[in-house]
Amino acid sequence: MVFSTGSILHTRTCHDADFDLTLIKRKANCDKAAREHESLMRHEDRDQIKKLSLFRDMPEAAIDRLLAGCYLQRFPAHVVLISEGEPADFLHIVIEGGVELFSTWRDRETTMSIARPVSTFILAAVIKDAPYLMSARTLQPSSILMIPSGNIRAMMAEDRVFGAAMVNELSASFREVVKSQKNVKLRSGVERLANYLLQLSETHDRCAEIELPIEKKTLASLLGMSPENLSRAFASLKAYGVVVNGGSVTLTQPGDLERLAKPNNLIDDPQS
Amino acid sequence: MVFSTGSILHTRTCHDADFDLTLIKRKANCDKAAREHESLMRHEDRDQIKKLSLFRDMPEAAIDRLLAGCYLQRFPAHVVLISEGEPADFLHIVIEGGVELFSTWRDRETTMSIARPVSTFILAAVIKDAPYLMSARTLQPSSILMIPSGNIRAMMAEDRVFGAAMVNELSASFREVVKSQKNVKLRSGVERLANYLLQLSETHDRCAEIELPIEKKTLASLLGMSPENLSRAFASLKAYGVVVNGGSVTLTQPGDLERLAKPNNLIDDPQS
DNA sequence: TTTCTTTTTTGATCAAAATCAAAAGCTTCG
DNA sequence: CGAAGCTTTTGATTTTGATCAAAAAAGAAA
Repeated sequence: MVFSTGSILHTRTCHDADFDLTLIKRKANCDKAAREHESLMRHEDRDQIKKLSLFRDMPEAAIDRLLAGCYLQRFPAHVVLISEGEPADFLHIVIEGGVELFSTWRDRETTMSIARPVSTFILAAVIKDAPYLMSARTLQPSSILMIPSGNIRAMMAEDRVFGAAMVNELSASFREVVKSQKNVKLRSGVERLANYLLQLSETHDRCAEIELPIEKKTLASLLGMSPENLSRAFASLKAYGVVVNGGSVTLTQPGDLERLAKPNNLIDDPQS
Repeated sequence: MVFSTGSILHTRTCHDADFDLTLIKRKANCDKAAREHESLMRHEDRDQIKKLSLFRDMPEAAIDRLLAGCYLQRFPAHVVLISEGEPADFLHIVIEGGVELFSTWRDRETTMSIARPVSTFILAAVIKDAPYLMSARTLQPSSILMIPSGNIRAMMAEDRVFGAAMVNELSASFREVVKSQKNVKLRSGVERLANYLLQLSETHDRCAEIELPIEKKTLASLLGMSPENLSRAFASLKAYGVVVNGGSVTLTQPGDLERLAKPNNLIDDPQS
């Protein structure tokens, strides 16, 4: 017998959302035919969107065509936006808030990554016209821009600049996942946490109090461990000057922590 | 203290190659200026390469430009082709043989994936003009096509069809890594092995004797476990009809194995 | 063939991390 | 406020899987 207990590290119990996206999608599909070239969003939102790096270099007219039939929608927290296995109807872009990408298998669940403004997610599925490999849910109240997959594919065929932007976006996502996998396969839980904290503190001054941007439960899953284990990982980092106070963390001895964490650009640097 | 022993699962001791690539690269860079539009390969090879899906839809002339300054080179087994952290000088394509992509951190090493003919590797690094995130070494004597990164980037700017092919390739790679990460984060070692074996047997008739395409040591690292543990994983799959004989494996009760493995298209199917 | 080296297997032990259980903190909401 | 429902923490226990050691098996080289 291989397994007595069914379960393994860093998993979470699945739970469904209480918010129904079906209506929105149906609406999108109906409306699309009727008013192909009219975008369903306010003008100030449009202007903001045009500034995104994905669209920045495109001619105005092309952007308008791309945004035809789009939705910019506000969602409450904890809404499931997409479920893995579904066909990729829309490219999603987080405009505001935050989105958790997660996967499930049997009774287990794991966080794959967190999408923050402004970034696309599940672009690869849209381009390949393949089922989503991950599910997505909002972490907080969030604005999501949804562009019909057809628009994306049409634009790719048409506009070289847009194609180049896609290639860049895809390359970046690819490298991000590779780094994340290196992290999981090469490091222990404590090491992953140490590096995560150092990475977080990067943007602020070292030694300053930093706020965890996600719940510990989610962080545990993101780092590939159980919540209990994360709690203990924090405890064992106390010896390296990590002071936890609810959701805020202070690194009192960043040098020591760094000596333990041994951060590496080819794993931890979001740029490289 | 967090760690008494320095090490963790699925790692391998690093070892260097005895084969020097520096010469080849230097040669490539010198030659390039001199004979920009002449490709350094035999005509029969050229013809074979033009049939690759990446290049199939490109005009003949464009292919010739792309292949200018390329090398099609035979390498013995266990040669390190690229090392992580190096700048991405060449796009590599496995024409024959097999290449292991691996990563290291501290004294640990892990196999990230295996590239088989005909496929590119480290395309994202080439496009982003960023350092390689993984190292690569031949598993067997192999033919590798090396295209200068500049050619790729130039062609992308120029040819829309090529751009589209790149996007497809990148999307596919991205989805592959995502699946691989789901595999690692959601499954135990035994489950990963079970699914690997089922996947292998997919191409052949079930129940037929199949040959492991890589050494067990490498397989262990690919699946994210120690060699010892792989050995034991095989042993515990005996109860599910897995008969191992050196490098060949027979699944005598594929039904039972499948009930254990619970394969899932969104993890195991290379197509989806 | 014999020898040397590397891979694989097996056994014993240890460490990391999951699970189970329960208490302690937080939020939310009537 | 207080009850209900989370999340987080802490403790005890178990499991998975790594490590160490050494034997067996398989290749490679002399």
